[in-house]
Amino acid sequence: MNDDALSNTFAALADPTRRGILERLSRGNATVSELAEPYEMSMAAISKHLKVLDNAGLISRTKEAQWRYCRFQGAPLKGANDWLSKYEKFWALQLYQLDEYLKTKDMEDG
Amino acid sequence: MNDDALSNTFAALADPTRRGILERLSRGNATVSELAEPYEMSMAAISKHLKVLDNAGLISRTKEAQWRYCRFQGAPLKGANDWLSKYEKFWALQLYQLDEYLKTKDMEDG
DNA sequence: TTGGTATTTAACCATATAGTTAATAACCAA
DNA sequence: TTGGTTATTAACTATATGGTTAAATACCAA
Repeated sequence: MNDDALSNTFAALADPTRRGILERLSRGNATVSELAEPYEMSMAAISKHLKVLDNAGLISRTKEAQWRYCRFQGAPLKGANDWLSKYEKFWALQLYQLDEYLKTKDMEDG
Repeated sequence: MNDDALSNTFAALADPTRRGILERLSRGNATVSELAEPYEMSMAAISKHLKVLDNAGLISRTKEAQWRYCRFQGAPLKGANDWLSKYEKFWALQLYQLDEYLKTKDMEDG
């Protein structure tokens, strides 16, 4: 497994269920049952997804009687965002891209 | 496999070798051998990584005699960046986070 | 046509991921 | 203490991932 933090973050985000869980948590803390409700999968499967998110540092969990409240922890997203930012020019501006494309093509061709 | 575009993008980024390859390509097009040079793994392994990047739309490849030139294609990163942007407030400002934390804590506690 | 260089594909292996059901744990309430 | 609710863990299955070596493909050059 790649256990560097950035790989961990991206891997955790590479699943629509986990992104959905984070989206839900961005609107407020929730128990595991509440998080599981929109999905047609077992609690056990959701529990595993939460473990992945927890290991990536994207959520924290607190115990309260028989409930586990999950909270969004956004810090690791900063690393992901910083990485993407380095390549902003490659996606941010269509015109810039076209310009760069023509320049590199020029260099290659002649 | 999750074959929605965003999952594909994040999964492709969840590997340090592939991020390294993109970093290299951000500085200019390169052949497979050139991309493989910094790594202590077989060409075959690099070839597989390139296939993953290609499937995610993050690179394109053109044939020129016996060489395959790879080019950075940043478009899919826009989707990843847009997704992260929605949660910017969760990582962008430490003070904002603390503020939000105290507010939600307030609501829970009383 | 023979051989060298560049790259991909095939076959294989070990491990990880994403799900299942069943068992277990932790807690509340009657 | 018995039972219900909440959640995790165990054991299992199927498939994906990331690597290997060896074979195949594609092209150039002598």
